[in-house]
Amino acid sequence: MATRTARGLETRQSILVAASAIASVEGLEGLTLGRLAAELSMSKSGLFAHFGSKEELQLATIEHARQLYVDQVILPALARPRGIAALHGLCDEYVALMERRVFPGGCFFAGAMAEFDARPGIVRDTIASVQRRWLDLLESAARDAIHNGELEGGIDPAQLGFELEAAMLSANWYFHLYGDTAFFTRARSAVQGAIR
Amino acid sequence: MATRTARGLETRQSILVAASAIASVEGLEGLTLGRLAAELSMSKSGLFAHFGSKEELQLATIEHARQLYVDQVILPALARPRGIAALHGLCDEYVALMERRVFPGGCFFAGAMAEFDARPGIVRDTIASVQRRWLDLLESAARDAIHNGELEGGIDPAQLGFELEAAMLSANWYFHLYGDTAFFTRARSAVQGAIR
DNA sequence: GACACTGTAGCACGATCGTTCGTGCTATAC
DNA sequence: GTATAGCACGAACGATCGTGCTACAGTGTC
Repeated sequence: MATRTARGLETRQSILVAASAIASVEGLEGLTLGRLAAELSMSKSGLFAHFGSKEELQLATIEHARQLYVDQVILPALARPRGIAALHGLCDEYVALMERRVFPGGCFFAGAMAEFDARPGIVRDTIASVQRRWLDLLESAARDAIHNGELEGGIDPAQLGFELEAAMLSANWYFHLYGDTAFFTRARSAVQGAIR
Repeated sequence: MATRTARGLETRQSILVAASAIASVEGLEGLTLGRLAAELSMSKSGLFAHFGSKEELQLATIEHARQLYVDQVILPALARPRGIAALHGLCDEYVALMERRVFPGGCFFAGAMAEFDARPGIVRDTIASVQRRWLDLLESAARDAIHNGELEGGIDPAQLGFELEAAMLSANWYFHLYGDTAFFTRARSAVQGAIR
């Protein structure tokens, strides 16, 4: 491509902020260039030029969202001591992010995974890779905790990671379906019950 | 509109079978009249006449899917003795339905809930009602089990229902995302671990 | 054999989709 | 002061969306 100007990068960034917000509600496919352009009061073609195709826009939006999770969930969690503290941190920070309603339509990757899990393509592969790393992160934190003797040795770290992720994911869906924050409490209880 | 003759009902039924299959992959919004008509080798307008609007088609598709779950999951499960047997039955039959790949894109209601959880409207309200009844069913089976003394009295049946649902829902996503049936085993392990 | 009714098809509509193209504006480089 | 490159715009493309309207074939009733 071409070397970018500060202004161009700024515009691109503001597009991605709006895009990830819209996509969390309408989905990555329901995210439309026209709707996005209207939201930002800019022309469809001017917006389009930043990405070259809708698929590229989707991929850029995914990367933007991933970075947000790294900054707001993973880094704070991994600042805690390795082991059960970090494991708790990952869950706490994730639920806290949902509670902060950073994405108006709920967890960006929960929505993306649900939308693309049965549809082949680069977008789906990208989402799969991000989710893979997230599950691996939970699993390795669980493994550290076992290694530290903070969890029973008989526990399967992958199974534990799956169950933690399951509780958090479902809290995301049901919170938005019913507008009931009690589901965050349910998720926290499930996490507490599983990590003991 | 109002279908009367046997032939009309038959056509309508075959439309709904195809519609629920497509919707499980592409979503209820991604389900398109043109695509559906092509799949069934009939005209868009002829198909359209059965429902009158896309929203009515979506609602009819939801009702069709709900009936399928009643027949293939709920009724078999509730044929077992009330209490822990029925509770296990609900989970087993549900996972078995997913394993049978009845819906090519995964659990119909998981997809529908994920798609509409943040979008107001009649479709979302209908899905919310179906999911509400499903959660209530799990909860009341858990309550029966506690009443029978098959589960510890200290257990919160609503919390248990949530955790069971969470494990099964997540198995659905991850199975389709990675094509890995091990996630069904994870779900079964989680259910076994939670009901004890 | 005429009739009413239901089910399906054909055709056209306005809107919106992603995408392309040509054209200016603006800020930096020479 | 002029050349250049990045950025954004408006207009238009063909395709497809959901939705009407009209015509006609099939079936059952008198």
